[in-house]
Amino acid sequence: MEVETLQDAEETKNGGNDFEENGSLDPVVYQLVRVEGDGTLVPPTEDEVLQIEQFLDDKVDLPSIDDVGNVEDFFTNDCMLLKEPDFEEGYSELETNGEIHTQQFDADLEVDRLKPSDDSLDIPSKCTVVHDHKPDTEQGDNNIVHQDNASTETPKSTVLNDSCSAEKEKTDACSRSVNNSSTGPSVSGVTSSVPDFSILRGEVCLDNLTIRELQEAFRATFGRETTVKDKLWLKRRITMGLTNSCDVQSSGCVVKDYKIVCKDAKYELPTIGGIPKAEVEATSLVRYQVLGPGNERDTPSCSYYRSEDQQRSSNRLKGVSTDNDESEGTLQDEQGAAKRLRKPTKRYIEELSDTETLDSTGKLSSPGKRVAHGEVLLRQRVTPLQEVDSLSITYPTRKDTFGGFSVHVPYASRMRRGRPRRNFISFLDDDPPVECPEVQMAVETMLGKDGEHVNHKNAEKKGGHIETAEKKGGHIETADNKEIHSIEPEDICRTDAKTKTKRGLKRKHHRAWTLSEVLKLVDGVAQFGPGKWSEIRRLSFASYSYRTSVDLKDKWRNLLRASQTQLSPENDGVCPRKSNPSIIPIPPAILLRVKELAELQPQAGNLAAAIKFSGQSSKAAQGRGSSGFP
DNA sequence: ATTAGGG
DNA sequence: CCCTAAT
Repeated sequence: MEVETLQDAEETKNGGNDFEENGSLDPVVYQLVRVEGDGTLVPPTEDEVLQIEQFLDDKVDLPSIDDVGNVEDFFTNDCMLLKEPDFEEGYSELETNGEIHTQQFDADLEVDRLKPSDDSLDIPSKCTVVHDHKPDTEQGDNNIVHQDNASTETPKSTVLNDSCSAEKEKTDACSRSVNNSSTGPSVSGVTSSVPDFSILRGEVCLDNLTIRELQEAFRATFGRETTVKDKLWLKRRITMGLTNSCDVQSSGCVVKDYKIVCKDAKYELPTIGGIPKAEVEATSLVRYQVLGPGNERDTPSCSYYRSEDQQRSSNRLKGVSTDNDESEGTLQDEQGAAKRLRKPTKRYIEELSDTETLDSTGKLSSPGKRVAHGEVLLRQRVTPLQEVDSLSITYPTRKDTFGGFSVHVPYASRMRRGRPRRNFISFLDDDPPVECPEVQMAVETMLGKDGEHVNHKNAEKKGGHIETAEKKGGHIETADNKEIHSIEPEDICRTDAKTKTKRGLKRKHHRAWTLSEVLKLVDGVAQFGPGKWSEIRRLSFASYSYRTSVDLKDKWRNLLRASQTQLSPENDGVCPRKSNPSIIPIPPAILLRVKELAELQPQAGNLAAAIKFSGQSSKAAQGRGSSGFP
């Protein structure tokens, strides 16, 4: 599969910084397409969209323009270009060992990339991000010419040698657009060539390689560039990559058939806060294209590698010291892979497919959303929650999303990785002024944390607000979908069908049940009986406009389950689920009540009577102070 | 419009 | 949470 992300148009005039500050600018727009064997572009499959989407969600940091290249880089790259012969030697030497196709660098590859075909690249998958203006023939030509010039125009080449600070790969040079003064330091610098995997074949004694070769090997191993000049680090890193092991000596390593045959020796690598010094500056170069046999984890590989870089770079920029450099990369890799490999739920797919149809109108993602910069992303709603009731259980929690489920987790830092509601596309397209998201957020923060004790009035008021806002939004959306876009029939049908309902397919915002809500529910059940959910909702949940009777019913069901599971077998108090410290179990006291009520119900058809005459439950219900009544 | 249940 | 059949 080959997925390419084409950049529609780069409208960035000045650096990427201002679109960082005001996300509405959308300086870079990506479109997902699939590159067929014959080089034609076709819309992506849902799966592909999904993958990319997921990636974008996870690694929101799109490269800012200034991340990519600067004048210095170009000089550097030119230098490297000139060093080619030097490198070529070792390269071909290794080549003989390997059975991978010879791959040419520079212009040839550039052409390959631009004109994808079932050619020499014996590579399972490749992902590229290309700028629309990139394929301009003149640029390609320029590149080639440029290269030629370089190789003939030798003057400086002889001077610049391995000792030269420029340790970048010549491929960089060629792929840079020459006339980039006009286009600005565009992201087109991301063009890349195929790593030379042959370097990794057979027995590789990293010790014998030059820095350059090491870098190449690095690229072949990890699919990304590095400018690190630290041989030791490179070797180690490569070995780690090849052997999938963190336990690698920093030198004396021989990798044979992807296994380490380490001799010995050990030094400390020059690092900055656990990070290889050299690598600190190495991350500015963003490479999108990653292809790779060596890359076991499939498809999203490209993104994932790139993101690794970015993540790390951003970490560094923020001065976040990474605890363990060695394993960091690998670990992150695995984690990233794990996350990304996770199979999407049916519903998620559906939602996405919906998005996809909208995407065909132009944009897949809005950088405004995707490009979440630290501050934005890290901002989390921390809501110290005070639960004061007869149970006197206090849990400082904050609302969070965990694996798709919102839960209250103990006060602890964790990034919120919510994905933008897919509606935001329509919002963007048609009705920017709609302030639903904000309103919702606001309300969420107010209500999400149990507005109960805090401010009933406010909560109520806000709640009302929400509803109107939502309805309004929904209206607008459906209308727009119908009238403005001429979307696929299916879509129209859907919206048509759902038109009556507010906002077509939008999923209700997940709201974790708070303790107090649970209590209210329990009380409500105690008083009105299970099944009287509309009643309970009306009376006990007047201030929680977002809890429908169905919600109550569902929650009750869950509570019942919990009470049975979590209570009866006496599970040592340990949550049946993996003792996830961030999930606060429902206090046994509540579960007990639930259980009582549950046992109580089936017998007594008339609940009110049951309550009245059941000493325990009445006591419990009253003890709680009839919290549910406004 | 509500409920009950399955997903 | 969502969806739907059954009330």
